Amino acid sequence: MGEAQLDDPSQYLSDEQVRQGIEAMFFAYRGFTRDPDRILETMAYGRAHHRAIHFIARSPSTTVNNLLGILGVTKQSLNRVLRTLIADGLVESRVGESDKRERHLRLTEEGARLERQLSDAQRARMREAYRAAGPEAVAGFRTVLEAMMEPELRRKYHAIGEQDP
Amino acid sequence: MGEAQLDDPSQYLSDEQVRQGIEAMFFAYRGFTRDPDRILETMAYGRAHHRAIHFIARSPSTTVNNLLGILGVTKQSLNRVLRTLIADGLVESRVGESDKRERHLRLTEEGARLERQLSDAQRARMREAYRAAGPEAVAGFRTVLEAMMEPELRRKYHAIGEQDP
DNA sequence: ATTGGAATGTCAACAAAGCTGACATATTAT
DNA sequence: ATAATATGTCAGCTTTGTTGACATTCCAAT
Repeated sequence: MGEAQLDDPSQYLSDEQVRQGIEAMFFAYRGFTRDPDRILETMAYGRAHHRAIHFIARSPSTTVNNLLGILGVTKQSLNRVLRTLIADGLVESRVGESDKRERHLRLTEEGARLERQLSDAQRARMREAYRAAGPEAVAGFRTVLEAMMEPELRRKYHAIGEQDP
Repeated sequence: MGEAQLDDPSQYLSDEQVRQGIEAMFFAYRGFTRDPDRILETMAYGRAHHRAIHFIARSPSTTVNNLLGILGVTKQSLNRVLRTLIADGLVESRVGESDKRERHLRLTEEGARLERQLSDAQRARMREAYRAAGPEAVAGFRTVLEAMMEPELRRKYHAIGEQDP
């Protein structure tokens, strides 16, 4: 059985242990998205809208191009999402001042309301998991996640985290 | 800035810290799926095929119903994937012995070959992240992921991990 | 001043992968 | 016998991703 492997830290790089980590990632990600998904399915929005709203909230006045880099989708795909959010009055798009080709995005009051609703739900589960696991486990959690990222995304992740929080 | 929060473990449940964990999950998941996705896009398969192949490999002779519970999709969706995998000779479906309504699934030699290719790629990144983070971080990583899961999925996760590894 | 390239938006067409609903067929359980 | 279960399949719809093509606007370099 796996007991010996689980308890022996020298075995933590074994195929079996790594495979269990892969499965943990898969199952945990379902929990991760579940609560916001629940809220979104009552409206005409999906996970893609949530992601856009999240990162606009996080980096107000971000440009479309910047958002494209963070989300990793095509501009056509993002544009479809932004179009509905703008049409529904959740997101505001302003022509750039220095560079007028750019569009700067920010949430409206209504957009910020939905953002809070979604992120409150998502944070609640996350916080409960953090609380149950304790600070040392959380530190390890973040260390491993960072190590899993593509270097380019790791840079973006850090850049976002270092904004006036 | 966030320095104080980052260094102060008593703040690890703050909105900002939890939010950073959420973003870490998002960015890390992209790294998590990237390597297998790369391989799959050269064939006519996608992530859904990978998931099916993974869990069939992991629980040989599993039934369709069991797989449905693990993957959390509808039988129509899973069936579409299984149909192509069976037609292409990667998965074998056998009528159950005790209960002839059930279909038991297993990988063929060719299916096992693809499974190895995919999971080797995925494990390589995961193992490198584990190695860089160290055993204590990995333990914390797994603890937090488990705490994030829906209870029902956590049970399934444990059941899979406890099979003859 | 003109021109090349960048940033953005939009149209069309398509694919992957999820969903619901309805229905068929075995098979098992009551 | 009848009901419930496990599976498969058809049809149609949704979300979210993809390409490719093309227009507009604007900056920057020649």
